[in-house]
Amino acid sequence: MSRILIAEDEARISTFMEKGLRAAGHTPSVVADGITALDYATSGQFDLLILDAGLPRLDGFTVLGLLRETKVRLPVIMVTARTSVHDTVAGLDGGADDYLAKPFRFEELLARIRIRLRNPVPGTLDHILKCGLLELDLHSRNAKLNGKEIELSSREFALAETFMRHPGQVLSREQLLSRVWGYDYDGTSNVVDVYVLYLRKKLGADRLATVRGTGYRLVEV
Amino acid sequence: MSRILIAEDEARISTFMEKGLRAAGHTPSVVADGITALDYATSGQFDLLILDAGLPRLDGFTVLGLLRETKVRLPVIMVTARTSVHDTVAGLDGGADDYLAKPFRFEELLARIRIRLRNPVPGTLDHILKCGLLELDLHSRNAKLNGKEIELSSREFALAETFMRHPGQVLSREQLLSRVWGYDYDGTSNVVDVYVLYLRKKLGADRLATVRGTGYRLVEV
DNA sequence: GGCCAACATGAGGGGTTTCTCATGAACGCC
DNA sequence: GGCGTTCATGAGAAACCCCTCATGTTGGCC
Repeated sequence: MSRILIAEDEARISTFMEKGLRAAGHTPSVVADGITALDYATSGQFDLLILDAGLPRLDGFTVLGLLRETKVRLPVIMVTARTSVHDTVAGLDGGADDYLAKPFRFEELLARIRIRLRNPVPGTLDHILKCGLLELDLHSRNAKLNGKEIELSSREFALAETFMRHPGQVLSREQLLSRVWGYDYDGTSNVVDVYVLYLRKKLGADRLATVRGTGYRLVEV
Repeated sequence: MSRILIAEDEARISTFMEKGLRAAGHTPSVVADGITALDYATSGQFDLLILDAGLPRLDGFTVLGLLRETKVRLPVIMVTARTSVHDTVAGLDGGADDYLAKPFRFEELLARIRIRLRNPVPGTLDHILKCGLLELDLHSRNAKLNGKEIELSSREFALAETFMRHPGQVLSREQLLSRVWGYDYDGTSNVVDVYVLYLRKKLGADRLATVRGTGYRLVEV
């Protein structure tokens, strides 16, 4: 059914899980330390990760943090022997999709796996673009500069979005005209210049650098 | 932050939750039986439901089942005093997004709420809303009717989005004013009527049904 | 049918957005 | 420094958006 990575160092538990998951129709693999876990998890070979908090070499929370940093959106179920509230909260806020305290009933693990697989990959951050202090929310269509909301018209937003999708890269007027305005060719208009001006007024002049003779470039400030 | 419905019959617990959630910046409401819970949950007024399993009049599992039958995709966190595996599994497979056994730490509830609100509507391509032949892309901000693109102004889009998030459900003028316009109270304006008219012109008149004396409703056509 | 309340809709004002044009400022090359 | 090219920017026209108001239409109740 699904390829599941088990990161667990206690052989007694990992063997138990492996057998159980296989019996439930999944395809489990076991790793016993954090570094290997991270390596396997980023391989793209798995649909879900069951992650023990107390792994050797690299603990579960760190693995989770690194995983989320690399934007790998694999569903993760944290498992821990510690029952402290702190750990639970840390695990969940660290990007885990679910949490289970040892000892747990196998049926419950299976049920939680079913949910995580049922709700595909939560698209958490894929609709937010960031560059330096600037932040664009593609859903709500508003921009934030240093945490403060900025009003952008829809054209301004589209232009900003194009820049944000290629931070640091020089974009020519033709490229921008084509992407933001859909013009296939129009050598005469200076709309781009004007809208760059508008954005500079709203986002700060130094955020968009002019590259003379070539175009404009978003600077990370 | 978020409007949260607490369905819990033990006053001691519901009061505790209510205060805690309010302190955490949410806007909680409490109901004490299953029938009221179902009623409130389908009103479209809430972002998340905390559902006790042992409610009077209609137990939590039944409420959950009925809720999912009506395609209301509200995130649900089941809470139960019973610790039997059977209940957990039933809750999760019944469509709950998460599960918490009493007694629980409040911090953990908060963390689980954060996740459920963070991963918006599970199970969908979370940026595309569909209802019948109508389709809304929240990223590109355009609408499609029977595959053909339709131009919507931003206000029209916001209104359409609100309807699409509660298909089939009657939304009052007050609800729409509050969600789309952010007006907290204004009995005089008829903007809603006007914008419903605009949408009808663009999306087809029969797509938005009038419910006399109550409001409007999106019809699946 | 007659009446009232609720809803539908056309007209239009005020504001914003979008774009063009004209002119001023800056840059780089000689 | 001088000069042409490139970029910046203010002014303003046209289109559009958003909302209000006034009036027409419909539905339900007696």
